[in-house]
Amino acid sequence: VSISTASRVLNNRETPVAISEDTRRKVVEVARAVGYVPSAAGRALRKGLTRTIGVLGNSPEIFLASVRIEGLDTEMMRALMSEAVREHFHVLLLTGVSSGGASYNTQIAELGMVDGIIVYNRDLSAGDDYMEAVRNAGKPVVYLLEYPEHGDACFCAPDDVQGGRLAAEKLLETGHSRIGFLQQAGYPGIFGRRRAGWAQALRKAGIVPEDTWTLDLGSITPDVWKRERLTALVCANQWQAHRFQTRIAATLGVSVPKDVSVVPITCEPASAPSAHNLARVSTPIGPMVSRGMAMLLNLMAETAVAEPRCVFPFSFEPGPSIAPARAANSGKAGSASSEQ
Amino acid sequence: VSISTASRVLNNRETPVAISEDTRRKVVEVARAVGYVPSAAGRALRKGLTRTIGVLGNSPEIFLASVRIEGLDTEMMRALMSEAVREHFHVLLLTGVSSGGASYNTQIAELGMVDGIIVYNRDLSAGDDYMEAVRNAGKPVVYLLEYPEHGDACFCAPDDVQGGRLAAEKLLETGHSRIGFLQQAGYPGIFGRRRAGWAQALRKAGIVPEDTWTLDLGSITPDVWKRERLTALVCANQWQAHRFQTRIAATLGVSVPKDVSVVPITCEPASAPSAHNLARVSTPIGPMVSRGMAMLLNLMAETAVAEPRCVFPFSFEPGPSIAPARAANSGKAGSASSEQ
DNA sequence: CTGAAAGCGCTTACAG
DNA sequence: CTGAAAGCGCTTACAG
Repeated sequence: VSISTASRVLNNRETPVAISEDTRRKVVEVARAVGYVPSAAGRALRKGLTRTIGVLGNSPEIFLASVRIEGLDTEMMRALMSEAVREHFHVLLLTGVSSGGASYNTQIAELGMVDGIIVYNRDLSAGDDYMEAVRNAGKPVVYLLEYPEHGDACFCAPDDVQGGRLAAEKLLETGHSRIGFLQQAGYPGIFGRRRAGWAQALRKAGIVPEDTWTLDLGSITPDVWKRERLTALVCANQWQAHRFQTRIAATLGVSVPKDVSVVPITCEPASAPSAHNLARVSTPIGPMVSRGMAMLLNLMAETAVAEPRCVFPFSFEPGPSIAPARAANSGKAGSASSEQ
Repeated sequence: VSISTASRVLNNRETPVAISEDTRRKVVEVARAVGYVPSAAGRALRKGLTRTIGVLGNSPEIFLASVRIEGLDTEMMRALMSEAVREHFHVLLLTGVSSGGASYNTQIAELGMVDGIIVYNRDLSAGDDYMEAVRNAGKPVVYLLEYPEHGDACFCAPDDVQGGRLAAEKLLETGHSRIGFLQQAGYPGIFGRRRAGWAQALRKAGIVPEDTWTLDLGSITPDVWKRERLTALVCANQWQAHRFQTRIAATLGVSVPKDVSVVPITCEPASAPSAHNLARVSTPIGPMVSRGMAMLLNLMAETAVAEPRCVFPFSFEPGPSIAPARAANSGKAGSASSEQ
């Protein structure tokens, strides 16, 4: 019943030297009886490792910013936790709060609790001293959904530009030409890249993507709508498509897909409630998370990461939110009616 | 530039003795320059506290079981994180994995990392050695959504029975009498209590809640539906109501609310996509989480908890998924047509 | 097979 | 105002 023996038993991997079955059983019994829980602090201090990874989202209320993406975040957590459990890692939610100066040291204390960090869907374009601290902490980092500036960082992200292009192309194929882009404040990186893809596709088809064709979810008025005479919308994410279809269309006096076709670019699962009745341009979040976790594990093990910069393509899922453009509204009535 | 001085500066709360501004500035500068991150392990070991709370959900893929409740989980995390950030606490996701025996010690190691535990939506009826370990760990615990067996435990939960009653009463008031209960495998506690409330209300109205009126989301067939001639459904949660309305109704050849009224009992926010077009019996998760966190903070500070067993009532939100029962289907045609 | 000892990085009374 | 020292609970070479 000595202290070193107890430790050896409770960590029960094969020790260099054997331990008598008798002692082992006794120790385990007592440990359970007294409800012994090993001190993570002691262990971590000794080993220099916590077996914990941190998840840093886009806001203190982790991955819960103003733009609603519940399905996405849930799916990402599902994937992350299943990887973590499999690898016997703990997961700490990083608050990502940083007000600099006075309490800086306490703000970043959470970084001292983890062996590696997943940065998820965080806007990397803005100046951000918390991200600065993350980079300076000298711990392995993998980015998900966003593209880090500095060249040697590992990341997994969807090909947003290709996604935007694909969404617009599908609408063009269906005979639409006045195709808008619906977005929302927040996520300038992701939404910006998807918008760039939309603009590329339109230009390639000889159509000028007017600035006034980019609409904001919060400020579409019937006036604006009437003026632009759009017959289709590429949506920067699924929430916007869902809101448009279920609420905004009615306030504009139009219906989907009869008067306007709608297609979001999204990483949410098709089973999410907000995916209901939508055609989609999608790539699932799960594989990105799995790949990212594999990268992080490699980095933590100081193994080489085979392909440190992974880009996942989007693909098209047909659905009832797209219909051929009607002759009256379409600039290319001929090709429109030949479709369908 | 000595080690104790550095520590004093970086923890920058007022020390019993003062520190020269010069030294202070120098230390802070160097710390930032070298990207110093304090070792959480060292600090925790010394202080015996981690300033971390653990969240234990219903499955390893934390709060992400087979029954889809994304909106709820997201809302709960939003509330929890905002409390945690305000109180400068870290949040660790507990995996809640326990296969007993061999690796028991490593399984519950995560409990050694936290000062207190929130148990969220976990089925407490089954034998569960992980929960056993949680109780034996001697750390403060607060339960959310479920009712712990042992009398001295703190919890915040909705009044499920009252919610079930309220949902059924509203349908009765609208002239329905053949009112079913739609549920799903999983969460026997919550769904069972809500179902008990539904049954109470029906009995009080002189209607026998037939066992065959309890339907499972996964196995409603047109045959079953036709046989029971239900005109309304109380749903054990919002996902079931959403699925029924958006998918299952069509396969049964009925429409909501013309042929069947639907009302879920839920803690999800009304803005969740799955709430679209539903009347609801609801109570928001946010206040329960805030109250629960306050309890946990009290327990950790060894302050008395004023009201350790909080029950939150449901209330009714009208919506387009309820319509008066039609004379043909209703057993109480008279009262039905006198409504509305 | 088992135990005594060192040391991980911190904080904080205590001594200068 | 600043520094030297003890000790939090572990793990692991090392000695019996």
